[in-house]
Amino acid sequence: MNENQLFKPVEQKRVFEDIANQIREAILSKKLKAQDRLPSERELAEQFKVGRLTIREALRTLESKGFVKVKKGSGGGAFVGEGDPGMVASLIIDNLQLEGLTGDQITESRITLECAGIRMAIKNAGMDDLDRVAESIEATREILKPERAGEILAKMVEFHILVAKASHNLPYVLFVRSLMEWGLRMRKNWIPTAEEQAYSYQSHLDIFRSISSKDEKKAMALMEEHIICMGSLGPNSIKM
Amino acid sequence: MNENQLFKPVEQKRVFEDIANQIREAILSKKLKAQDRLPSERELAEQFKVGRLTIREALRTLESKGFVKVKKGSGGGAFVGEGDPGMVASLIIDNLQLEGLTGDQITESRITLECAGIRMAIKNAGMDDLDRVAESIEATREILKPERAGEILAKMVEFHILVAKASHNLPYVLFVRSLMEWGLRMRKNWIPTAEEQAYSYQSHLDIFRSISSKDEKKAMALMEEHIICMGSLGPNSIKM
DNA sequence: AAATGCACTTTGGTCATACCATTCGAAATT
DNA sequence: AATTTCGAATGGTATGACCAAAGTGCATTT
Repeated sequence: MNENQLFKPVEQKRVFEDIANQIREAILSKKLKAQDRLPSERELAEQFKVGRLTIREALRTLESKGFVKVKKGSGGGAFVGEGDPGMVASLIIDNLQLEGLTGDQITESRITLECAGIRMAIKNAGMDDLDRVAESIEATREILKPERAGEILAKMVEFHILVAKASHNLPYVLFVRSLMEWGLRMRKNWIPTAEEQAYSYQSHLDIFRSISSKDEKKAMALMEEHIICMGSLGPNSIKM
Repeated sequence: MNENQLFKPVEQKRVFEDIANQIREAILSKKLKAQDRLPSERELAEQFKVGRLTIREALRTLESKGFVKVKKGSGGGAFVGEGDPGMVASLIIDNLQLEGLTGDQITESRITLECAGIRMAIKNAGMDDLDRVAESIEATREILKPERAGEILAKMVEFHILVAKASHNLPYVLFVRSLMEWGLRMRKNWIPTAEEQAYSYQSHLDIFRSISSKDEKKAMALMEEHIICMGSLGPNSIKM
């Protein structure tokens, strides 16, 4: 690392970056709250003394990172966002893929995180959190029919996310969500067999019961086995 | 969730989004490799049959997400990126902050992840990985002087990231990196006392030795204590 | 021959203007 | 009062122009 360099390269800032940063800081420091509406592009252009295009480029970068949402028409404009976990999860996977992510790494980190996360879930979950998991599992049973097989994958993912949410730990939820995002991409159009569906359902149910009864060891063991097993199913088993 | 809807709202796509997605897909599917140069904005405008401005907006979103890097001047243009973990880590924290992240949640997820990660580190680390950690710790000792206190924070963070890298698990490294990013932000301009520095140094050394000798339990226990202790130090201890 | 300096070309950065499409709300109509 | 209509606000796109930076190569100087 070169933090000891005497000279650092001059940062050639672009105007729209500066504007984007000003707005970003205002949002992060809560000077602008969620749902607040920014002035229109034309007004911002006047205020910042730049062209409208420059404002647009700043808003584009902010929008793409979830800081604002842009709406058209009268009463439209840029509105301060509240974060977009889905977008971040997607971006996480995109970037990891650029770095050379493999399916094995996903499975390994899922085991590491989700097993460890069970401890947080058991510690922090309220009745409502567990209820939501139970409901989701119940809803999954309704779907265990050949003609609704297309919906099963989303439900499988939902279980893991709901368990993560039971931890009430935002970073952890986001991480799990991004790991699940990978599975969703790899298995697009994948229709699990009846056996695979039955296994997944039963496995989720067992894990849930262990968590409910606060049997940490058992829940972790079940989760590990479940992730390993699912990791070898479907298109996922083919390494990237 | 409403995946059962009969009709979905017509997706009002913006042209630049479509273009950005086409390029994004090309990059993710490796049709465009890292370092490849895209045609100039003017050429792209011709190819896509749109105005140059539209191309620019597409490139802006791609650039802000790390898919491309843009250089000026002759021989410049948009070049395919290789991912930007630093940017992603920063974005992760930004978004979590928008969702209402607290310092306690960071400490909790750090304990959960970094302790569990020790297992991966012990399992996957090669000699070179351990050497890098040892070097970093050694370099930290050189800095344990009042006049170089400003550099100490970066070194403290480096230790945790190097241990994470020893796991050879890309998602995990990124997650740890983002959690450390939070600490860096909260403690900007924080100068630890001599005692705090000494504690941190000794603590890192102990953890490293436990990992080297593959003493999983001890390493995890030390890491947990270390994270808790550090969590109560500096500006970090003030909740957000 | 090597180093310097200068002009030229390419390419992104910014501005200004114009026009379109959408959206919302107020006015007009029934 | 409900509905329809229309207009103003606002983002989306296109054109054209000019500036600034960065590389290239040639000419000049040493």
